[in-house]
Amino acid sequence: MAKSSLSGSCNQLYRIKMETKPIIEYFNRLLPLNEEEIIIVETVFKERKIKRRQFILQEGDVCKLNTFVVEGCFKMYLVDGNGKEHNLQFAIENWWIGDIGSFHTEQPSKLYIEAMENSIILQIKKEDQLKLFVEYPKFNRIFRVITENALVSSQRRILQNISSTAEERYLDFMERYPHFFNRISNVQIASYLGVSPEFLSTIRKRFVKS
Amino acid sequence: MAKSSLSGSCNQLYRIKMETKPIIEYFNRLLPLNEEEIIIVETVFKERKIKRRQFILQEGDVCKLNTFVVEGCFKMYLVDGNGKEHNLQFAIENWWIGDIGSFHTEQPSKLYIEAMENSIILQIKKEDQLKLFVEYPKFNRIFRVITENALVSSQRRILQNISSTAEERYLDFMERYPHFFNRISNVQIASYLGVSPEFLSTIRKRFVKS
DNA sequence: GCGTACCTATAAGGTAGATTAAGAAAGAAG
DNA sequence: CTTCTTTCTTAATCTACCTTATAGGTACGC
Repeated sequence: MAKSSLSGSCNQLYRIKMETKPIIEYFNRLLPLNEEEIIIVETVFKERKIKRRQFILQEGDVCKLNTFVVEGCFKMYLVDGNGKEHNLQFAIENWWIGDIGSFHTEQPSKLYIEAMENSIILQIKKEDQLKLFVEYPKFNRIFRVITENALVSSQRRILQNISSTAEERYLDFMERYPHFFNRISNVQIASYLGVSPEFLSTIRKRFVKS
Repeated sequence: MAKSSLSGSCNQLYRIKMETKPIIEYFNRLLPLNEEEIIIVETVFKERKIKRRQFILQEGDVCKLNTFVVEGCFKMYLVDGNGKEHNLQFAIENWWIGDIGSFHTEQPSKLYIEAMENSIILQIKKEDQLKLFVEYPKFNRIFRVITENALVSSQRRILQNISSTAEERYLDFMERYPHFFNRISNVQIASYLGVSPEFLSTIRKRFVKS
């Protein structure tokens, strides 16, 4: 029955905090946490609700928080000298987002992070993350793996940018992130791929032939 | 005198192995190692001498070794369907090189890693690196930081690829890696920047005006 | 010393993709 | 419903960059 699984009647020693449940499940999938580690995660990660079009980072700010997306969708982008936006990254459920360069060097960021939907996030302060690394060594392994995975996709994308046409990049994007299809506009995808929205439109036309 | 600094006459408890000295100094700069950690590094990293044009990874191989460059210079590249090479990365003294995607997933690599000069490297096997992470937790922190730094430059490069012209990318490359100037040919740099060597040549001409 | 291989430069013609503009469609707001 | 904003499309013109080709320069093996 639904009731029993929700009420957790049981002999549980520690009652899980509802807001942080998604991130704890996420960590558990990478490397199971013990009770002490669960408690510290619940302590240092703070929930925030973010409205569509709201920023969680703006150019000039130092990025002092690392962000885990519980629900919703974000884009991180650069605004160039002509006022054009260039999307570096999207983030949906169970993704991390933040300007790691600014986060580590404490230099002002050149990026914006903006919610594309009403969203729920969990954030950790830099000092808390450092504390985590020093006092709970397991998180070094966890974040090493997360960063490695991010680096692999980042390198994939560089290779594509220097070796593939816009059409190939678009097809690969759609294959890799089919769940973005109904959620992210073509304008945003074009900006991510590094082409103009008009040209993306002509690319798309090639496949709609019926 | 030179002699005394070299002979290390002293009351040293442990005599440092010469081949691994560069990587130990490198690690020490990130996070000081204790004697036990130094010994394990000396045990798991193996020195190899690589001739110019020799490969340390070829397409189809699984990348089973992580490589630290002691001396020399490497390029890592993709060969596309038309037989063209696209440089993903260069590596000189104190840099790491390897296909981390293949290394972690154990899938065949699509990349080549080739020596551009006669070189000396230190390599660690995947199983030894995992052992390092489990048994000597400090290396999780060290490699987390190394990977973070790699990710930051990788993201910088993506942003540049989607937002800058070839000329801007070339100028930035030269500013960021001036020591590559006499060491890496323009053909190789063009392949890294994602432009044809001919076009790089016309870009360069714009600045040689005297 | 010479040949071979590779690197750089220059030029002409071609193409992928940008820019500008303008209209149709579809949400969101009021 | 109307109005405003955003999105998608189409087409014409323009430009950054590619391709092909040619030739001189430089390094290296023998």
